[in-house]
Amino acid sequence: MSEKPSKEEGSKKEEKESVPCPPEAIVFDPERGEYICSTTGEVLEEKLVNQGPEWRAFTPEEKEKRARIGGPLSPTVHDRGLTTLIDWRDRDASGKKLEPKKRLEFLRYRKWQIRSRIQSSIDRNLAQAMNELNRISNQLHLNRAVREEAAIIYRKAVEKGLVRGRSIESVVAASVYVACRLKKLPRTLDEIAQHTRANRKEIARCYRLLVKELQIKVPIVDPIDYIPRMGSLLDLSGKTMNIAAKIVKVAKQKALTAGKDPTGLAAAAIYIATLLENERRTQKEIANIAGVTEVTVRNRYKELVSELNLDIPEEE
DNA sequence: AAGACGAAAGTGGTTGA
DNA sequence: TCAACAACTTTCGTCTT
Repeated sequence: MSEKPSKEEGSKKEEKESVPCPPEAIVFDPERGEYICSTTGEVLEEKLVNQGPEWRAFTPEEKEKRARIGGPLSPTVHDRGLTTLIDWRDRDASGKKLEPKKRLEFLRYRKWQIRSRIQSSIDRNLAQAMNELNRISNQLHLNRAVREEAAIIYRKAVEKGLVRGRSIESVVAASVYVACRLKKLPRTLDEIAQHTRANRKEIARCYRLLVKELQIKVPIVDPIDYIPRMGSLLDLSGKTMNIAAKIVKVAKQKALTAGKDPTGLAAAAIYIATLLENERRTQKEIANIAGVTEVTVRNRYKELVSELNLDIPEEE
């Protein structure tokens, strides 16, 4: 029955997969960790980890010089990835037994290492927190830049003693939230709360605390920042996303955005864009992705259409 | 049968005294 | 600390495709 797929269908599929973005148009945005089509603005692939070397090397000698010894420094490991281990075996590098005097010396070193690494309560806290951070980041598919930002924020919080009396989890979650917003890859509080034992309220409280105590200036969320992510989750074309972004921009100029939930606004703009581009998605689909209800999408949609004098084409 | 629309009552968070 | 308030949600009935 389904033995003969029509030719149209076959070519349509190809169109959808290869035509919208020629390979030479793909650019990598290292700050966001996303591959983006430079003609349509479509996000092709996010959640990438930067695998390149830390330094650029132009000549072979330089490359040699700049080769890394040990792992890369990373704030997402509690001791920043700097580990020097003193072996428990009483032998030197060539495997010979150490003289008794040396042995005692190394015994002392080991003791100090344990003291300095583990016994410090800050380090113990960080070790646990970085575990948690890595877990959350993986589940949210956050790129490395965001992770490291979150790690830095958390570290500062610990050093200021802000974690005392609060759960590590909630402070980590709040750090992640802040980092996402700073890096313009916003995730909603709900999204983050979903992967944590702490509830949204707790995280929100910690978030406010972090902002206040660490004097972080968090830019207000721009609905536009949500569009690429929501758009790719809805499998929209880059063109449609661009239109949605334009709608948001105009709406901002007309001061329609104040006090409105940015996710709802982004959702409505996307909904309108799908109508204009005949790439229809239901209100429900969009509302689900955006984490708001259909009603909110509808309300924003109605406002935008009337205030911006948009013509929604009738169904043909 | 599913989607779109709108009214009405309920909820959680912010603000200002 | 409390009440007022705006925005958003829930729920439900009706109309359209």
